Amino acid sequence: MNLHVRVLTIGALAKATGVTTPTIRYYEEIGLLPPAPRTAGGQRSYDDDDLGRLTFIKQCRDFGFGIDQVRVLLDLSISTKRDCVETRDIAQVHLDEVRQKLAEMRLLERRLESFVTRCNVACAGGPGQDCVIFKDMAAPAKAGGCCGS
Amino acid sequence: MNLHVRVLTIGALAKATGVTTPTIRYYEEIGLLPPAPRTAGGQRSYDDDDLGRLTFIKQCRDFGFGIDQVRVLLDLSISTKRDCVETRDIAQVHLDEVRQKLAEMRLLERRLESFVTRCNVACAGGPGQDCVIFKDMAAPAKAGGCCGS
DNA sequence: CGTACTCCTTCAAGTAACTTGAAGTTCAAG
DNA sequence: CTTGAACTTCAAGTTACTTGAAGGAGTACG
Repeated sequence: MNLHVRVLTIGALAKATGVTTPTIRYYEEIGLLPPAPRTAGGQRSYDDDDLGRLTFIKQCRDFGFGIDQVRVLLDLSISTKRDCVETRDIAQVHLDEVRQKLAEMRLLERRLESFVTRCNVACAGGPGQDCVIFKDMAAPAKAGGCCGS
Repeated sequence: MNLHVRVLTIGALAKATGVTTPTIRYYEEIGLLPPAPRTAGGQRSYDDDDLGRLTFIKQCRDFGFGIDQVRVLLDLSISTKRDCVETRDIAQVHLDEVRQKLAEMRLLERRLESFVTRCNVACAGGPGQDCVIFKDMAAPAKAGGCCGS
């Protein structure tokens, strides 16, 4: 449909993708993006290909993939014999990691919750003269109370 | 009960607390731990106070508090007018952040899950000639398919 | 006393993934 | 032609450590 190529400044590309301009330059520096051609004045100029590539990168980052994983995914996306199974495997590994992290965070949430609750029960309303949280925390046992007896 | 003061090397302190020796030196460098007294030969030596302090730090870190928060908590723990309410507030803010993060991760998990599932449904068993994941990912819409039509 | 071995020392640099700041240039508008 | 936003580069800061190199201290054994 659209035969003419849109040209974007780095700022426009940033707005279009949600990636900040310093981050775009950073991506160029580490080779995630090819060196951008420059205008007469030396400013970077981008086209729709760059828009697509950076959007892809952004999506991957939002999925929580690390830069190196994004590199692999980008290669896969460019390869002529692109392998969806390999992509799936990368995502599966990442999903496993996310679930692991999620479990840890759930545990952490419960621990913090009980911490705060105990603080409220024992000390709400003013400074706790008898707060033993610090002694509790300095003991090697499982972390626990805040202001208990 | 025990009147004599145990003296610990940095390695023994590390083992007792679960904090690595380079990390202990790092904590000293950034002022979380006071400069340790040295033996004649120049090696650091620690006592039970250090053990308590470092254990406290470790517990806080395991709770996910940042170094600067640990600094505040340490100050509170030393202050004569220690304020349990302030401690509670710090923990409450942190808990809110953890819950926020947790919500994001749950969403991420669901998205990744559907990603992997779609890959399996459409492409399991070999390279996907028609895999459109990459075009999907390069489109600015909500991230989505892997190998669907 | 020597030697072997582990543990200790410092200092510098590396990690992830950017962000921030300084000082200066280019572009579009009025 | 001047203003001001957006662009340029380069260096350093961020978080919380980890890793590596080169060498000294402490302890056990013979």
